[in-house]
Amino acid sequence: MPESHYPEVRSLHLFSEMEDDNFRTLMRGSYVQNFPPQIDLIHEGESSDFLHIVLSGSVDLYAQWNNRETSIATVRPISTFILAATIRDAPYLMSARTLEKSGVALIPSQDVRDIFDIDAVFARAIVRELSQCYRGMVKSHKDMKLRTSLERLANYLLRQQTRAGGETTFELPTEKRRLASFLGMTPENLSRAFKGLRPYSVAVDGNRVTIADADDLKTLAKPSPLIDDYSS
Amino acid sequence: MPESHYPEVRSLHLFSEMEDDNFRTLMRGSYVQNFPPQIDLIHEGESSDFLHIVLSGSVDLYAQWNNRETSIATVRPISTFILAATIRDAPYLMSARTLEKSGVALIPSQDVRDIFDIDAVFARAIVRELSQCYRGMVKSHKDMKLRTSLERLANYLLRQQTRAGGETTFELPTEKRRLASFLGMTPENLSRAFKGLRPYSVAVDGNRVTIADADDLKTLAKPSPLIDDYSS
DNA sequence: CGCTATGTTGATCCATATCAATAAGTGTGG
DNA sequence: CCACACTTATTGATATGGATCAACATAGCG
Repeated sequence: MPESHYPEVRSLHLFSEMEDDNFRTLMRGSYVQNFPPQIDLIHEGESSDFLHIVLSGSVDLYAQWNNRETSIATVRPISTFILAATIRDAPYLMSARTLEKSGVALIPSQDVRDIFDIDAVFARAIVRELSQCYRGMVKSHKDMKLRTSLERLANYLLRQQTRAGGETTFELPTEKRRLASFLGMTPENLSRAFKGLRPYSVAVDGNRVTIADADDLKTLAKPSPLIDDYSS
Repeated sequence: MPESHYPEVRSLHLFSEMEDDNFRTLMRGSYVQNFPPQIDLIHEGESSDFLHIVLSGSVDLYAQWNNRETSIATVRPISTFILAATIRDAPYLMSARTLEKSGVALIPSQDVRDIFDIDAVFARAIVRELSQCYRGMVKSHKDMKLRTSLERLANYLLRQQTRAGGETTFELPTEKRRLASFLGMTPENLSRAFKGLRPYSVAVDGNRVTIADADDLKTLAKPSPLIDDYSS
């Protein structure tokens, strides 16, 4: 990997505190690649040869079974994905594809496991990262099992609004087709769900969403820190 | 904790390789308690003061939102739960209650974090455990989003059969009410789902399930190692 | 021996999926 | 730059999986 990328990777929680020697060892064996949109980076079932880091663009994590497909998460810069598979040296459970033109760093899984074994600081950082991923997954699972699709959409919009700095109007970061899959519904149903939120002050125009009265929407959404908080 | 319990805790992957001094430090500050059935051990939202280990009996992990409740996992001896919350010093995302008379070891979370910081072997064991939990959660999520309730039940039964050593007839380990919640359906719907599996050689009598022809059931269930394998 | 919780079955309702048609973008090549 | 093809979004009509409500049976349990 060219040294020009070192600082941005180094800035990740995962790498920020580790020994410089070990960091450089990791970087030396790795490389950066640029991909066009809609490229499959990995596919579920394959063995995990590289830890991936999204440097620019965005990546969709999805899974398939019996000819059905569902989007599970979107990875945005700067973050890693498939850390768990790398650590366990186990097959990927999810596939990954670029959503747009994206830059991805690839670190050989074996190097990660090696450095993990000799750098306690790095190991601890991995634990923090993994526990975060785990908790995120638990939250998604609760969201899915405890809420109707309308409630999931309402809470999703409130989270996006927060991510956009609390602005009344903001842009959806994904195409609706994929959002529907992420929320566990069909595109048709998502269209209708948006209409179902109109009485709660939600207006949609293309990718532009306006929440005129967030408190009103919250009476329906009932957001909970134990499901909807990204941090913690 | 009485020393008589040390060996069984020590036998957990999580503790088996760590420094003996550190293990004894952890054990010294912890204690074992016996609980009757249906006792709430922890509740979501509380701060994580103890890492819990189920020594006997079984514990249900569940979550609530807006007056709804769903069962997320069952913890059986000998395993830990709420490890991620302990590590991050964050609020529990799930509640836990005993399903039957159960023995539970409680290790102060602060001790776990302290030993985690000084014992690299322990830290590595935690990573392995956490990544396992994470992958388990991903599998549950895929199960939920990609399958109908009938398919989830079919695959659940096949997994239970495997757990029971492949016997044609085996016992359901939980009451049907809770199984329904775990599988994301109502008890009424579970009853009907069992009947829906009769054409696939499944017979139910109370808690006793018979799968006369597993291959037949598999034509419906289409089990996948990327969803249904407990290990890996 | 009742009492209460659990499980089953039936009738009905509702949320969501599916199918179909159309409209609106988006990109490609002439 | 426009015409065409192709994908995405929306809307309507309908089907269906699953929830809800109600009645009843059954099984633990005090």
